[in-house]
Amino acid sequence: MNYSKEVDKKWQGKWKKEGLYKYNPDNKKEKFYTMEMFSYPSGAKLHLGHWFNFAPADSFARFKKMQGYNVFHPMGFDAFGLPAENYAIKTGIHPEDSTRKNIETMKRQLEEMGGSYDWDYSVETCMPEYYKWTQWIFIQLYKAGLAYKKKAPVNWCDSCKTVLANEQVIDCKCERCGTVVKRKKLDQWFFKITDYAEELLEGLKDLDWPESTKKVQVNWIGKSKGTEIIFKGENNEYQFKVFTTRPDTVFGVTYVVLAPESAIVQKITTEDQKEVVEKYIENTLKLNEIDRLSTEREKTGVFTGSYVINPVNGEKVPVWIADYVLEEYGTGAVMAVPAHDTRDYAFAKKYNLPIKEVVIPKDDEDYELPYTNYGKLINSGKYTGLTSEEAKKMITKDLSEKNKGQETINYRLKDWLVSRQRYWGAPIPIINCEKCGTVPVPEKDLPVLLPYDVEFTPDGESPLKKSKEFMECTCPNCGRKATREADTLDTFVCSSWYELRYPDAKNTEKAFDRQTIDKMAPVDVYVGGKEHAAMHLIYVRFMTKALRDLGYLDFDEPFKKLIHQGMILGPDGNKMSKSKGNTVSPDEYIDQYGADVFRMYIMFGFDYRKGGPWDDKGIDAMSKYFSRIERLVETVTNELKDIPSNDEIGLKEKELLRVKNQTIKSMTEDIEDFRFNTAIARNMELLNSINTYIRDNDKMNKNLLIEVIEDFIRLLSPLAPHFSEEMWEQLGKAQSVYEEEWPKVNEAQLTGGTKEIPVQVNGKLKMCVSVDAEASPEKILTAIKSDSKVKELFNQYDVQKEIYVPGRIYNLVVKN
RNA sequence: GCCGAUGUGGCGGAAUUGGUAGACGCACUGGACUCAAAAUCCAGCGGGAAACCAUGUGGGUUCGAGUCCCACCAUCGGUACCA
Repeated sequence: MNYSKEVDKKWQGKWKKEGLYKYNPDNKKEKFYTMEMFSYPSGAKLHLGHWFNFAPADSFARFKKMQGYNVFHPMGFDAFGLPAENYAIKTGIHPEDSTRKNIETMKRQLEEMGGSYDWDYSVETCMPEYYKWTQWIFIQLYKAGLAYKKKAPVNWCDSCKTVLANEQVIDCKCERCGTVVKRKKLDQWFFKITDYAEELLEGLKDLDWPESTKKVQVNWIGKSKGTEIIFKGENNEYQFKVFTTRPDTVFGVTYVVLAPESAIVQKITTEDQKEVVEKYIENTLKLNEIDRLSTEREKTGVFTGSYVINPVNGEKVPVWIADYVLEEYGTGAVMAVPAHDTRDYAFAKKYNLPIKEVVIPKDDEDYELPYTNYGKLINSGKYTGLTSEEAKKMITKDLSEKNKGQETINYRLKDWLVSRQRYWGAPIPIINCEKCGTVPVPEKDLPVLLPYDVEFTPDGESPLKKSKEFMECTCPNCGRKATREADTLDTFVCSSWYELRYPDAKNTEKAFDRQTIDKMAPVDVYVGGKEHAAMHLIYVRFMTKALRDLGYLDFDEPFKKLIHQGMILGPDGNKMSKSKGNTVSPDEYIDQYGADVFRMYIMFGFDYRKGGPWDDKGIDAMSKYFSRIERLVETVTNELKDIPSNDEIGLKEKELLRVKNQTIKSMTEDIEDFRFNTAIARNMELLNSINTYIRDNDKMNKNLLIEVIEDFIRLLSPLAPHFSEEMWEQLGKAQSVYEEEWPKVNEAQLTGGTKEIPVQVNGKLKMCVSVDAEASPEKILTAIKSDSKVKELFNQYDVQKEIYVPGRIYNLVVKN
């Protein structure tokens, strides 16, 4: 085989020299904006996962370009984040240095992959030119009331004196020192994403996104309609609201439960219960949310010593606290109806609390407690006899008329916590002044630069707090001495608007120009992992809507179509990780086979949406496929050079043309839908047909053959860009194959010949009848029924019914 | 736990969306070429002698189910400070 890494180098050099992938915004062709989720430069090199995401997506972009679009296909780096900081703490290498180095390496490797990116349109989120505008966006949100500060819990390690990320907490302990992690409340910045909950939910309907991802978002937003009911203390000395989706069961309330961390707990706990309550709260703070919400774990709780009055019937019920109630969801308080809720039932049984039935099945069927379905009401005063549906409405209406409750829509979605007590991120552009409070940094003073020389080893303070030069400043309002906000922004903030920056990546005046972005947006196809279904993909939608409302752009959704690539696992079937020792590096394969063999192999060997365990058994075969193509090109350009062409179109020619057109049709549909494995299978079939044509033909139509081979290379070129250029050149072409048009289907040449119609008896295949493929369905039926073997079936069986799916299948229903 | 996926030959994977299960390829077997090997080319290739049996398991709907419904098992992703 001649194809190798050297061929890659040759063409990469030419492409660069000729500026083949330069994006021209003034091009009159229709725009097509496609991008992949940019990568985090944590390792020094591109790994297999990057290749699997980027190489096929790059082939897709090339395909769209050949189809005649003005393709915009940018690439960048999500460069801030925890791993670089942790790496620095471990090795002493500054995050900026390691990140810069990694980006350079990865950029080079993306070129070696054959990526058709224009690096003039690129973003690196850790560069001041970029994060200046991340900060600017923060300020716009702040001014609009969409960024605010409140106290919120973090994972805190007492021994390391630092905030821990969830992934640094193993079994409730710090991964570094093993100390049990506590929940500690700190002042934190939030974005008011909940203001957009309804629109984020509604907007999903019109998106060309995987249904599974839409479902994840629907559930993440978690809309539920219900009623807030006010419970007051015996003497009106305190009150709180509970949220319930089952107001019809309110007569069955036998106790209420508060989240242990709620402030009101301190107020209402009686003297003799104080000790147990305090102890219980302390234990709760050690648990994470997943454990707290687990329905598997045994429910626990303690009595506060206080009582509240049920507003519908005046009954006095005890107030408990339990860790399965979360402060952040709903009102942080629930009414417990043990007779009609599984969790409350188990809790009541355990602590000997009363159980009061208020709903029974509508049609008096047998039931067991807890009975959680809708039914009709009993023991419910004037509501007795109503159905659950009727009672829900009535009770809610009556409560709200007496100001004792109201109908509410509750969302599971929480506001987006954007503060990080870390170094390697964009500084939050806020100044804290004793007199003026929180003051945004004036836009002319942006960016707030992240200082290089900072002690970022953990010791209880945000790293930036330790930099005097950074912290000290004057208040832009009153001119007094003030201090800067020491926290940095969540990296998800950086990645929530990067698709807006790409088309205008070098703008020094604005984050992005409105006209430019309105023309380019939305992104036509966005490709990335489904692990981002809930967070990144909601944040970026929120940001688009917020910036729209602030008047900076004029569209509602950032990504029209979304594709998730699967994940390549280690050869052992587990997720690749250094600790498991099952990582596979693409580098050796590229050295040995060249980038295109590798690209083709990963596209052919896996379902793009599914991925799977790595296995290199078939890579030699792909290399052989390239050799077969080389031999074919060699044959037509040398051996057949002097043979005269027979320009007749006979049966064999018609068959070759049919296969060619079918290949064009299938490959076009397949690549459009990211089905690269079947696209390549069809490409292989065309090669087989071409070779068969040459083998079985001493009088071949050489002109036709060459035409077919040229289309074959065009079809291959987005998938194997370097190799196809080489073949194209050998066919005597001067211009890049990338400048060629994608072949079009000639409908007239698409059909012909015969096809097999399966004949079944009771759904079981008995035989096939060969018919003219172009005949009408009626004629085909006549042909089937006149077949002697089919006639025989009628003698053999007692035929009750015939089922004919026109042109597809013929089935006889018979009596046994 | 909750939410979302996935499960098809020895292997990677196809299947016109309810209509011939196993396209394309790997591995394997036989043959041609060769002194021989490699490469290449040709043929075969789910199981079974056949009737038939086969798409994680068990039910169901249907003339017909890999595809739809119910229950279960296994694996993977996310679960709000990994990105």
